[in-house]
Amino acid sequence: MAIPLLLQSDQDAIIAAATASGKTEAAFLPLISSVISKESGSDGTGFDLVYISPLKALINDQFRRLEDLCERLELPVYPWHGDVSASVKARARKQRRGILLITPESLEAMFVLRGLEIPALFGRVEAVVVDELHAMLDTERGIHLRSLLNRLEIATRRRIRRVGLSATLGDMDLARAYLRPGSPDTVEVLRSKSEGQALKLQLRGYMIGASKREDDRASSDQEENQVKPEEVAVERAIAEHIFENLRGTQNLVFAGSRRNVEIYSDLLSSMSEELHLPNEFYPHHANLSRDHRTFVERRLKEAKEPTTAICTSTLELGIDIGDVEAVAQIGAPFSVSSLRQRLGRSGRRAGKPAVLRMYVTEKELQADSHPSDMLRLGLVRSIAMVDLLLEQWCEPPRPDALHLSTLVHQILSVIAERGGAKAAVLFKILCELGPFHLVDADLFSRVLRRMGDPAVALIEQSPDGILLLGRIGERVVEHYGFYAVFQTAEEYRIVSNGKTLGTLPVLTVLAPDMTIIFSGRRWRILAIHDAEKVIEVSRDATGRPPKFGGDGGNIDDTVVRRMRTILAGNDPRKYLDEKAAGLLQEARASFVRLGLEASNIVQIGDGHCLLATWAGTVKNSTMALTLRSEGLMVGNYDGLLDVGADIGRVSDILDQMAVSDAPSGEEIATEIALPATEKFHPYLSPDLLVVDLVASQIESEAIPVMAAQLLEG
DNA sequence: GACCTGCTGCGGGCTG
Repeated sequence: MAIPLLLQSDQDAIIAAATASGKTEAAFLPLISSVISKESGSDGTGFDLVYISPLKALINDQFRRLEDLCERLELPVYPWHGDVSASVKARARKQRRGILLITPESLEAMFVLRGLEIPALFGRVEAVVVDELHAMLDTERGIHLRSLLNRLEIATRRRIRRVGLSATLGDMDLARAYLRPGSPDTVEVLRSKSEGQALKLQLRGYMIGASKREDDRASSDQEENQVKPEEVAVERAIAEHIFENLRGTQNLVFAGSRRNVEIYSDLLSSMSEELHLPNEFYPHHANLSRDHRTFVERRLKEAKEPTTAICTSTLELGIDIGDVEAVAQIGAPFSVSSLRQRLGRSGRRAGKPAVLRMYVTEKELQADSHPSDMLRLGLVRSIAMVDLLLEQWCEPPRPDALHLSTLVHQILSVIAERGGAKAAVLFKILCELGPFHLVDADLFSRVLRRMGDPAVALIEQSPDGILLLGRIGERVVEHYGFYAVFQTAEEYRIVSNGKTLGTLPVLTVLAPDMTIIFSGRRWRILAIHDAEKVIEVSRDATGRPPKFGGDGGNIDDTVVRRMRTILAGNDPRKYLDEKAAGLLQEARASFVRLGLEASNIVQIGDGHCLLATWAGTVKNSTMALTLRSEGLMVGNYDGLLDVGADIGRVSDILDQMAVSDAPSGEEIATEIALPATEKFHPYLSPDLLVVDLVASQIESEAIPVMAAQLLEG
């Protein structure tokens, strides 16, 4: 399908096909043919093809494959990212032909450092290929890349064909609009139909026994990190099942958090040790050292010895680790698209099924259990995600954010590229033609004025009206940390005998003589060097997993709506084990007993009622904020709100909401402190920060409809 | 209530 399209037209395209099904070849074989059959000396200079990847590891993989492909064609292939040596980059710049494989950040660096060279480097590019398109849709990084693609066309004064590659795209229309914002209809979608692969699936339920202690409510950080025997018992049971069923082959276990990765890899390697068996369970997450991660990746790929990686989403995207026997998921996942991406790692060889093992834990019920526990939300969410996975659905991006942090970044970048720019030119490049089209002229000038405020000093205006980098702006742009638009936390290095094991964020309260689990082993802290940001450790027999921090994910509306359908129905799910099936029955019984079948507002005890919004995280928390602004206490669960008031009072408030205009997002947001989360947020004024956060995290226009729906039930 | 991703230029020391 790709050959006629790419050879005979200059149309944009999306190639959607499963992992390892040959997307790269489908795109590159026709594109390379088209390049080498082009008459030499065609207009312009520069690279012939550009490939953009969100991962360095993916560039290294593709470099090896394309180099083989292009060897006899005298078409050079150049990898270009932070780990590529300056000499290779210098050669690529001098030759400026062939195929360039680059990250968005390195492309950004080219604009900032060699703005004037851009037309000569990219003047005759035949096509830009964007890999892992789904990972770039509505994130700050995705907006960054869109801005760079747009600026590439402006700098070279020509349209450049765009080709997107992806395994998991939900809404194709949104993906097309991302790839070519002005005219999404012209983007051709090539979708592989070979999705009829067999799937073996089991979801196992586990019960955490009721705590024996009267009061086990955690109050301080220290206590929160306390090990609860009932939880440990369940973790051990899950680990035992994994040990018995996955040992002996290549597998991936997605544990849900870095802390869980540490817990389970410690449990699994201890079990190997107790039984005098060689260990084959290794942790893999972003805070572990490059050395260790490469070691695990190589063991998986070479498949000489059986290996199971206990991992986070580090092993989710397209890095080549070969085929795995089974994928395990501990706990409910956050999105169907990531579940699908994970599953794509298994069953890639012909005739072999994909295998997915899910492990979900729920708490044993007591007289005073909360409805959110009675409804078994984790289990029901897992089932909803599996349902939607089997229906080939996945989350669409949320396209209504303003991305002011990235806008600040791109304003600085365009000024650096051109050595100065007028406000009207910046507005045209970034907002009219670029991805910040939701920012109007008024908001744009507020952002510029803030950046030019002498206290902020990111930009300043010359007497002839040209905007230049200000005192602080120059410092920010000159630092090599400028090129990425996403935020990263400050971290300490964990060192044993001079060897770095990995890093830890500074959230954890640590002191000498404390013991920790890290990199799947146990350590005692010898010393903490604050100036060097180093924690020295040595091996020990005991230890606890550290806290890594993190922020919650947004669950999509469709997933939560499906959760209600599952609770209200009575059809069994064949893939549940006995325990999980029992938990589902319990959840459905609770749904009826609580009265949620007939009503969306139910009294659940003195001064408390439950609102069943059955809406995703953004709408649900918008409703929670709105109710808090009325002075109510509100607890937040999947599709549910626990409101600290009687049903009469809540109904009155909802009645009012249903007939009033939607509150403004700003009204709701001022009730609470919204944190600065993005990299350039600290440079925004408080009111601009609220405008940005409201656009991405609040959906106030949904409030009247939600209130009406709550009252309907 | 979670996870992940990226980075230039320069100087010192060493090898051939």
